[in-house]
Amino acid sequence: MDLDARIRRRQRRNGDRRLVRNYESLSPVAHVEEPTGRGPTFERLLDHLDPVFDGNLPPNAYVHGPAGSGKSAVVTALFAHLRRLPTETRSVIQTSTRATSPPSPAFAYLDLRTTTSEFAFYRGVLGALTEESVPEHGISTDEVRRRLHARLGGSRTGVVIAVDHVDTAEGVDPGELRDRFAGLPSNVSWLAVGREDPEPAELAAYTATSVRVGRYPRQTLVDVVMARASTGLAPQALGHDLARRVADWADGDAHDALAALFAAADRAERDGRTRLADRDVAAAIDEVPRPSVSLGRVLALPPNEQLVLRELVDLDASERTSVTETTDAISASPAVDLSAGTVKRYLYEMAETGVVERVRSEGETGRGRPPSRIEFRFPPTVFRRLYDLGR
DNA sequence: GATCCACGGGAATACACGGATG
DNA sequence: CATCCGTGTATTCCCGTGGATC
Repeated sequence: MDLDARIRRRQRRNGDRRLVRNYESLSPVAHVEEPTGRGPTFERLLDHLDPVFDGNLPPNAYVHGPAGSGKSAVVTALFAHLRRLPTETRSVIQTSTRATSPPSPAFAYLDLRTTTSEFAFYRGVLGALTEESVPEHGISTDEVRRRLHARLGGSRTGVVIAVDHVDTAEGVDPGELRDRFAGLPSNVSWLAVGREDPEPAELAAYTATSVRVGRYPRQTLVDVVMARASTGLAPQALGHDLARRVADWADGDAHDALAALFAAADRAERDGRTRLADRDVAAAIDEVPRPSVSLGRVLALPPNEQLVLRELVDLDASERTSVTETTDAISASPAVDLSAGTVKRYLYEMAETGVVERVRSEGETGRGRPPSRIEFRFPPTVFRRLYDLGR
């Protein structure tokens, strides 16, 4: 046998031993092409969007449901598919046998987690409509809006915009969002997605429909977990009983269920095992705070804030006894090129928005106002792994 | 030169405590 | 006893500046 063959065989064997085959399919923030078990929700959204198949715009709408109910999964998957429909500018090649369908509106998906400023909002819409890229600097917000109006002015069909994560906590308040919608041309229809029930009053006045998405039923969530495990892990790595346990604990929240699956897999992998054990799942469940902030939100934070969190997850509990101490430990890291003041401000801001939590330390009261320690509102090992994977 | 927005930095305010005051 | 006040921290708030990009 030649050396190459020996190496290949070794590679294969080690490959077979690997527990985690694909982190992407385990990640609670990755959305799949075909979400499991949300057929009825797709149907209701398609009912609402039905006019687009005749080349018309649907009315505005609001999609709402609790955390981890699959709103983003469904809407991103749906819009990814709808974007392939023939539009005015991009028509399909007609076959002689098929009746021609009218060009559909364009489709845009905006995530308010990353698209926070007014500038970014209009730029995002414009970007979805044009081939060439839109500048990020050196051009005013008004100019972007002008170009957007110019671009849509000549369009007969218009555009449907999904605006995900409409939520005061995400940083854009409903009143401001309403003003941004008002700045769009008239041949635009939007589909706002949020948790709040009922819909924020500022937007409700402009929507005709609302679509409610419920929590995942128990068995469906088991299926979701099993489906992700089957594409992300070695065969037979996750027993059905453990999937059920994760699903029971997650209580209809797919984000938390997948976060727990990820944490359990990460733990087993670090231990060099190829199957998830009871204790992996137990430890994982223990690590996911409830309620937890979505990892999607954490990973949408500006790079330097994520860097601060990345350092934070590596600190001992003893280095997290006060905000000042935590700040010092983080800003001392060679990887961090921020002033202590900025690190501290980030920590307070992230506590304010619920990414981390400040817990007033009890006991020995010294002089002055008592300090508080920083606790996670997300599973730290999952964040660490996803961050290190470069997402 | 124009523009956006991340950073830095510091002022203003809140809080806890204990001692002073009415 | 209830309230006020001073001190020392913690926390919040605000805005100017400058880097990066076009």
